[in-house]
Amino acid sequence: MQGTLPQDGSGQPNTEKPTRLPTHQVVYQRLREAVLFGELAPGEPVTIQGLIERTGAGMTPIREAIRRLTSEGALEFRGNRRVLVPMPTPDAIEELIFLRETLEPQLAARAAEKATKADIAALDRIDSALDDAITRGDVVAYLRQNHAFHMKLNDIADAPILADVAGGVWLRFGPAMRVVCGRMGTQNLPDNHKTAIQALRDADSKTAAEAIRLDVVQGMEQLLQALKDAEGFREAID
Amino acid sequence: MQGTLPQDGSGQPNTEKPTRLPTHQVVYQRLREAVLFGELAPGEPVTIQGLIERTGAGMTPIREAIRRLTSEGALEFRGNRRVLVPMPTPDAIEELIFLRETLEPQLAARAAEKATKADIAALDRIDSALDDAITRGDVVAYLRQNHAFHMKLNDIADAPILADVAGGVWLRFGPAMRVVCGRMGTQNLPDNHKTAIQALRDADSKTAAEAIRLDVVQGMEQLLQALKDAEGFREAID
DNA sequence: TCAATCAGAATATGATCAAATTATTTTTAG
DNA sequence: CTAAAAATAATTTGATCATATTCTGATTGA
Repeated sequence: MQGTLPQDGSGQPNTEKPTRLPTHQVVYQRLREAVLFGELAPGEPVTIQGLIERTGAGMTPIREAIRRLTSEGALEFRGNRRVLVPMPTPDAIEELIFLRETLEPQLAARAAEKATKADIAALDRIDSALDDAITRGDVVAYLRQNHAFHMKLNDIADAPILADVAGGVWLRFGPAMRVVCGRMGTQNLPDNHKTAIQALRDADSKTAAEAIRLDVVQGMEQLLQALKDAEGFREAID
Repeated sequence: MQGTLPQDGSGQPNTEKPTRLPTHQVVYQRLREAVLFGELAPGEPVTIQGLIERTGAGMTPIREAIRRLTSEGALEFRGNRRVLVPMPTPDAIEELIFLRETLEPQLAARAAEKATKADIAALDRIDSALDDAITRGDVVAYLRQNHAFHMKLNDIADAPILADVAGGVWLRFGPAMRVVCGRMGTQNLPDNHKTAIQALRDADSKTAAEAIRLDVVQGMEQLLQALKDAEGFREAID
């Protein structure tokens, strides 16, 4: 989250398509990741000026990125002119549980009908990296790989609107996830991914949906519990 | 959709709080309504330059408004440099049916537990205006009041995230709604609102949810059918 | 304690630069 | 000689930045 901007993150020499993506896209993706994986802590104020210094970008693209994120719920307009990363309340988490429990099993079921060998191989690869992260106790890597797994699964389902909405939900509980996992480490985290992958191999919608539902509910209930326990750090936000 | 900008839509002399809302907000709301109620037809290109002329606003606030709308799915990046109002495919409508059928009954159920007398009175008022619009055959007024009814109901439920997501869904099928209703008039439109209102009076969550579920499904199935019938105008978009 | 002034931050405009599409011209083939 | 295709020129649109203006919050003095 620093340094000069002009990189597209592909790592490749950027031949083939010299059309680099616009700055506002890059800033958007950076901010999005910063929110998702806890580079920006909940309650931390996000100022335009600060981002100008941090990214080296101009003012206009930054404003556009902030607008997008606020309209997706990743950032919040607080009071007069302050934008910050919101910390979800227990009530909000409860809403997010409902959304995830509804959307993601549905997407998993559809994915089971559409998944190709290549898709399944990709999921397998991600899940291995995820296991790695858990054994290493690397919280951020866990968050990234877990996110990647679910997004890939949603992508396979070939239901772009549902996947889009589901992705937006992750944006809202991401900050809380980071805080809680930072405290609890990578112990006791749910992993029903292997069941889900096998269900995809068998084209078994029912089982895939149930595996994901379990994964979602277990993870989110844990999150909710941790939040309710530690009402302490709420003062830091307000 | 023309004329000078500085109006906040309140119609009031704007005493009390001389802090007019920022231009980008106004532009956003205008564009949002234009998409929702068919002022902007599906397939119609939306250019920054065009909006500058139409609204008289500067470039920056317009860019911000467009970013917000695209990230909500109300506008779509098509090809290189064109932004337009997307016409949902039948597949997309099917996804939207799932979302509405899931979210709105849930919100109605919650609303039944929370509604005050004032809330119910407001819903009654909106529904009367809706009936008026139907008997007059005023398509745009029907769309506006129907939208207002469902949004008010969602608002009563006191579940801001769910309401937000549900509102986003409306943005995606709004354009199609306008086209179809423009062809069919206000005949045969579903209206289970009175059942829902009564259920709110009785604090009967089950009945409220089922009434809204019916309302949603009937309306959306009709929309889907009309779209499938008239695959004709798809050529106009692409 | 309240008001006035000042500093800092955000909003909004216009100018400038780059990219793309469209129109025009030129060349080539039938 | 005409028509079609390719190349180039011109207009249109989008992206970014620098700058001016407005608004908010704080601090200081009465």
